[in-house]
Amino acid sequence: MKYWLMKSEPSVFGIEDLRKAPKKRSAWDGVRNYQVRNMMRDEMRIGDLAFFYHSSCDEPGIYGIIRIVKEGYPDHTAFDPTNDHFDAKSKPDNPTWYMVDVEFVEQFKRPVTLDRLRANAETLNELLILKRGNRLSVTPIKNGEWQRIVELSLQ
DNA sequence: GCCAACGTTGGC
DNA sequence: GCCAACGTTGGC
Repeated sequence: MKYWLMKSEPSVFGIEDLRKAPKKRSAWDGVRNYQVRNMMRDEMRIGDLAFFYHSSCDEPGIYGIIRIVKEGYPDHTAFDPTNDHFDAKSKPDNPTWYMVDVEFVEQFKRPVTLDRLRANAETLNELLILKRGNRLSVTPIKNGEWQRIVELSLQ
C-alpha cells in the first residue's frame, strides 16, 4: 500500500465537503497536469491512503486522511464543454485525463499546518510539499513521513 | 528540439 | 495583490 498527499482548495472542495458527500465518497476530478495524471492512472491503488491538504486558504496544511476507493478512470469532466475543466483534446475514445475516487477516513482534531510541517523539517526533510515551487496537487509520501505526520496530528 | 512568452499555483 | 516557480504552448 502506498501513501499520498492530495491538495485542494477548501473554497472549492475541502475535507468537510467529502465528509458530507453521499457515502462520504467523491471523484477527484479536474486534474490537468501530466505528472499527476500518471500517478492517478498508473500508481494509485484501491486501499492507498492520502493526506487531504488544504491550499490557498487561511491556514494551509493537512486536515485529515482519505482513502482511494476506485482506481484511475477517464475524467469525464474533460468531455463536457460547459465544465470549467473542459479540454477539447481529451476524447472519450482516447482520454487525456484520469481521476480516482476517494473516501473520507478521518478529520484531524488538530490539523498539521504548513507551519508545523516546517517546524518539523528535520524529520520531514523529504516532504515534497515543503519544497519551494512544488506545484503538484498529488505527491507520494514516505512511510516514515506518514507516521510522523499522524503523530503530529495527535499532539 | 529550442526557448521565450504566457498561464497557473500557492504562500505570503 | 504580489511574485517566485514551473508547466505548457507555439513560433521558428
